Amino acid sequence: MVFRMQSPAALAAIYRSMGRKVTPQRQLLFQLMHENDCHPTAEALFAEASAQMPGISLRTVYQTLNELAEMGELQFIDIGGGPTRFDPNLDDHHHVVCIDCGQIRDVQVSGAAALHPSGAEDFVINEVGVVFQGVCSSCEKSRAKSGRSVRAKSPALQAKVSK
Amino acid sequence: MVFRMQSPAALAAIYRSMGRKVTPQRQLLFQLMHENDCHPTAEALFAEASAQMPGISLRTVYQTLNELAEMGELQFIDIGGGPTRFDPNLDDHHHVVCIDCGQIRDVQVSGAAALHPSGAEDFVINEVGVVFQGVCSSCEKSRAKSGRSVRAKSPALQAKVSK
DNA sequence: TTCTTGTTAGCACGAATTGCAGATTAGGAG
DNA sequence: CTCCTAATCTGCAATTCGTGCTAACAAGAA
Repeated sequence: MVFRMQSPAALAAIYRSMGRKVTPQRQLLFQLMHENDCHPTAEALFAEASAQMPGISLRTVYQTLNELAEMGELQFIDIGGGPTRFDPNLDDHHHVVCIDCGQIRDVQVSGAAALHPSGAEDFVINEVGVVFQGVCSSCEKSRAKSGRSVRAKSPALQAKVSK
Repeated sequence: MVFRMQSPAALAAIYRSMGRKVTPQRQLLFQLMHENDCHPTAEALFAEASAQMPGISLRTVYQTLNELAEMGELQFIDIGGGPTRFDPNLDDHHHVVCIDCGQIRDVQVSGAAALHPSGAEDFVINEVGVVFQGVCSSCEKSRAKSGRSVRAKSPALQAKVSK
């Protein structure tokens, strides 16, 4: 029972109720995002949108994504310095990233909510995010073939992968 | 105790042993990083370095940081899209971020290593990072004064969860 | 239909970081 | 100590990701 993004129609209603207009551009983006189950970048969504509505502006895509995030209808995920990705999964969840191909996968993490930081007693904690880094099965295969081993902590690699 | 970054002398030795040269620029940066116990950006470190060595290039700072990260002598932390910060704390630790002032604090999280993702059984997990978001005490005060409250999770999620 | 606003497109701009190339220098060989 | 060569430094251009601005445009109420 995953909470996915609202339907395009629901989003349209929400927009109207907030005094925002429901333009063709927004409708298309609502549609594309609703169908989407990975974690696209603004550019990727723009490419999809352009295919169906040539002339739509990248600016409009960014703007709509920001609005939706502000309204809590989608989440942003920032991992490793690459472009921001958006997440239509509104469920309380976490992420696994492949340090080879950059793929991001949603995961459930039992016990995450119970985690407690020691050393920040003066903070009012509001939210916790867990990110696992690893290698996906298909990248694991190519690694085995080329004899590479999984390198432990390597931020540099991580940075490169995300580009 | 906390495993801090290697001493400047140790880093110099490591550099030499890898066929890298120990230049005055690098020595200064080793020194500054070793002394540092917060999470500076490249720019911040550049500013410090410039004070002691006018004319040092920002490019050199970036280059040295990347080298050290590649060698595992420091970590990068990427939180929320701002400039990359580097972390001279090599211990196994996690972070708390103040969503108001952006302050980052190192914290220990007992049980973090035991976390397991469900939904990524085909990944070989290599590392786990936990990031808490919250409000630090001094920001909390200003919030109280201005009547703002800590924003809970996104409105949409809130609505759904409460059903 | 008309009017009022919110929106869009498009480009300039900005921050962060990297690519490039010529000038410079660390560090080993002689 | 001097010389030599590869590694390094600096400065600037280029790139990537995203936002500010504004004139033209269109959604939705009256």
